Amino acid sequence: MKERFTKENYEVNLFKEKGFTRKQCPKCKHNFWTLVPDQEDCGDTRCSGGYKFIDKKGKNMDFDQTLKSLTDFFVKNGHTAIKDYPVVSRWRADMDFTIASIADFQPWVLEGIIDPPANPLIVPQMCIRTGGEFSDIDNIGKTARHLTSFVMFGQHSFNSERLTGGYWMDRCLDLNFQYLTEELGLKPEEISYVEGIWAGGGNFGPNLEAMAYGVEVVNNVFIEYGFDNGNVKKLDMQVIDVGWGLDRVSWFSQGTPSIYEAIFPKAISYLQNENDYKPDHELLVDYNILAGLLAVEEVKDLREERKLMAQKLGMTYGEMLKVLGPQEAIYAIADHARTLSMTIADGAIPSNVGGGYNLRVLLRRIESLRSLYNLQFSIEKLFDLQIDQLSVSYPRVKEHRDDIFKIIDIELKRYEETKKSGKRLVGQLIQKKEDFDFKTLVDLYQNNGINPLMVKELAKENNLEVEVPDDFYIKMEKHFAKQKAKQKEAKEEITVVLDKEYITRTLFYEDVYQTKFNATVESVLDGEYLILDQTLFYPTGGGQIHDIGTISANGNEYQVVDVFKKGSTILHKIKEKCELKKGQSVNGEIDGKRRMDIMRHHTAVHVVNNAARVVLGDHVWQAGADKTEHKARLDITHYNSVNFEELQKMEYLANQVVFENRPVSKVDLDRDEAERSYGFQIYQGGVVPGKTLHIVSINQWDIEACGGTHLDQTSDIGIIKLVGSERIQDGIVRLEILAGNPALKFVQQQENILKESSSILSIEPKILPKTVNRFFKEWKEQKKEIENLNKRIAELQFSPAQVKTKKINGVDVLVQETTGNQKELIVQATQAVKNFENGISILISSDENKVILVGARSQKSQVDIVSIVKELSEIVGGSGGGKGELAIGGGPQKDKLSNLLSNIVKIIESNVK
RNA sequence: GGGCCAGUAGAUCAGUUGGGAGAUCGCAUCGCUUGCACCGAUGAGGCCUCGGGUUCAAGUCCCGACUGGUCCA
Repeated sequence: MKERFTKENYEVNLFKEKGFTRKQCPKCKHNFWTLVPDQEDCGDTRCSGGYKFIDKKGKNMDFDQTLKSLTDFFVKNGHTAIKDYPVVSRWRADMDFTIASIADFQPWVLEGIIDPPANPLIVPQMCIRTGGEFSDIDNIGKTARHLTSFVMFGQHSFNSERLTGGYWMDRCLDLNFQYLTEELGLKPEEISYVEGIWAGGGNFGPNLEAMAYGVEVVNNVFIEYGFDNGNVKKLDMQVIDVGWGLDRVSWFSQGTPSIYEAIFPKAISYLQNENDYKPDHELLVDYNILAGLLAVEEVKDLREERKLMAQKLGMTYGEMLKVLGPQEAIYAIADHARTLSMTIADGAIPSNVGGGYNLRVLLRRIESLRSLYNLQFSIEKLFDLQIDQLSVSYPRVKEHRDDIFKIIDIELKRYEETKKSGKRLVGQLIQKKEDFDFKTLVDLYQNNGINPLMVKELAKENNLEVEVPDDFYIKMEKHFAKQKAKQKEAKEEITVVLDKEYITRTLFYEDVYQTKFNATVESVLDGEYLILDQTLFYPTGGGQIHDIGTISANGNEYQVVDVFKKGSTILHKIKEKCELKKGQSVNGEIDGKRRMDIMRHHTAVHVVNNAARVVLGDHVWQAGADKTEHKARLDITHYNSVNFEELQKMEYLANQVVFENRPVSKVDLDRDEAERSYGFQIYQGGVVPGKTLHIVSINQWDIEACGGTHLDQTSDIGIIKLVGSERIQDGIVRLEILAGNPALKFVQQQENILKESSSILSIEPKILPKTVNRFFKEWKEQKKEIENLNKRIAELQFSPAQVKTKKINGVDVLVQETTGNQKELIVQATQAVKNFENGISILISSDENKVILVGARSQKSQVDIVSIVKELSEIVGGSGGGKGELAIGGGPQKDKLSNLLSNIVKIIESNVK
């Protein structure tokens, strides 16, 4: 691929006009452009020997000033500034967090399905990267430059046949150069541009990285090509993707030792002051310059490289960790607090799955770093500082301050609990003198969340040395890799190939209560997929199930069994093949009653969604939903399970909204306008593609962008029943909702259960709980009493006077048919045998299904009672067993009982010697 | 999204190859001691999470559900 791009691909006007020369870097072999003809290396960090901007003040812009500077510059140069998207990327199923500014426009804008909100545009996109190829969480704080949350200030220009107004490489580089020199104050000769090839998501294109003072300031990416059946082809939409690392630019302009002091200085100095930690400035500068050279992307284990660093600093590795370890921890702690604030503000919740898990890890790292270096600070103060800092440019963060604190608090408590139970577990293992071998350590970590370091520490408190392998995590990963390798089943999808795109008019938005319509056949595919010019049939989408019904023509009636959408074409699947032809006019009728039930459920979901927000808090977001004619399901984000009381509160509120008969308005709004007026809150069910949005709003209650069909007023819902909640994972609760007829049916069924239960007891349903409680109590008491009585009866029945025995070979033998279950027989048999010095007792009983046998022997007796009982049991088709003094058995063949009784003496005789 | 672990007395947990439900703390009563995690004795307190299945017999084995914990992508 390298040969694909030649000099001509990179030689923009800027280079020609200003007289840049093209050279090749002897170190990395990349070509680069410079105004200094005798410059040798390309200027990249590794090639030029490290950061040169540290401790050197430039424009000295803090985070917010940098944002303003970039915004002003690009707006002045014809860009439209748009609002950034939430960091929780609800509109994309393939990722949890927004990881780049371009992600805002994937997939729909880049695929040409919808237009970008403006062109060209800029967007200060807060991004979250908590792992993967970009940065290992463990390295945050060690490299001077990595963050788990950062602003990618996107500068984007879109170019396609339809989209004009954008620009391409020439203007992009002009602007780039202009910003770097005029706004950032760099001298032209200080800048070099390195040629590269960017590739991602199956696309690629040339890129030019701007280098200055030994650092990549910004990368200009031109997404130009893609693949088509393995062949390279020019994309229909070519996009400029320049992601200005806002945090990095700010750092660059300030020259602070690391990026962390540049963008959240208050949090850093708070943590330092609180711990009286004052690192030597010179040392910190030297250290971070070296840290900048760490190639985290290439080496997984940094230890070796960091040992070299220590050497260069003139200290041992141990010394370096001691002196600078706390600083690294402070950097990381501040970074993590910032990311947690941002993500929780946008609706994320720490969890055991998905992106939420990364948040859990971040918070737990804050705590473990705290204890590792024995740092003193208050979580509240730390988060307050970060929230304030972020809120200057991202004011929504402080609006969620209470949510953030609440969620952090709960999560910390949970961690405390885990640690506590971990302590107990390790304590138990120590008591049991278990070996802390590799497997035990893995189990403790994977099942109980106790990492090996915690085990080591706890063991130490008990004067026990635990060996933790250096490569524990790597070893564990390998171990883990062996176990998995399960394949997912491929989902079967309906594959209908459209000959062209049809635009089906959607009548179901125009009057949702209409059930009949006329239409003209546009096309019939495979004889069973019908495309009409217009339809009332709602296609499956937005969590709402499709309509069913009939389509008739020429006296023939066809059943519509499935309706789905492909692009803007709606396809009706007919039950059997039909004879319909293009141009023919047809009459359609949907199942109106069913549609009504579906709409009741759908509108009810919107009502409940806000009821949940009111009852549980503003952190509640929709995390999925499903609506059919029978029931609806709403998944919401929440940090706890929902208890019955909360559920009833929601149900009450939701039904008030029904009773108040609030109007439900449905309008098509321009996407930008909708976002501007209502915010991203409208994307409860995920972002809906399209330039215009169908906005469904329940008067003063709930506003969502939603493609489904909705009632005109809330009273049409009839009644809403919340019939259950379930915590489907940490941070997500599923609510089961019934509306209209199904709700009524449910209530009636509940009543039936009450009636039936109380009629068994011949009481009023009202006193059912009281009565059941009484019965339960009595049942327990009586169970106890029966047990006691049984004991007493056994004592009496088998008192010395009552017992009739036989002597067989000098052993007292008692054989008796009696009554009772196995448990009772055990009591009786043991009681009976108390009469003997050397004797056995065998009791036989039976219930409706089987024969029960229990045998016991006195303590001093040597008789093998187990084999006697076993042998006897076999006669009735069963088996038996026991231990020592007690044997239990039986069998299902009751008709063999007499057989057993007639053989019993013989069998005992043969076993008693 | 994929795993893993756990659910037994108010709390923390034992419970062997399937065969009489236990310990410690807490609680109650009594004794000793006039007070603080003292000591002794006695006792109460269990749908062994729930529903199926296997078995003569299930806390224990199998399947499913529910609840909680935890790890990884």
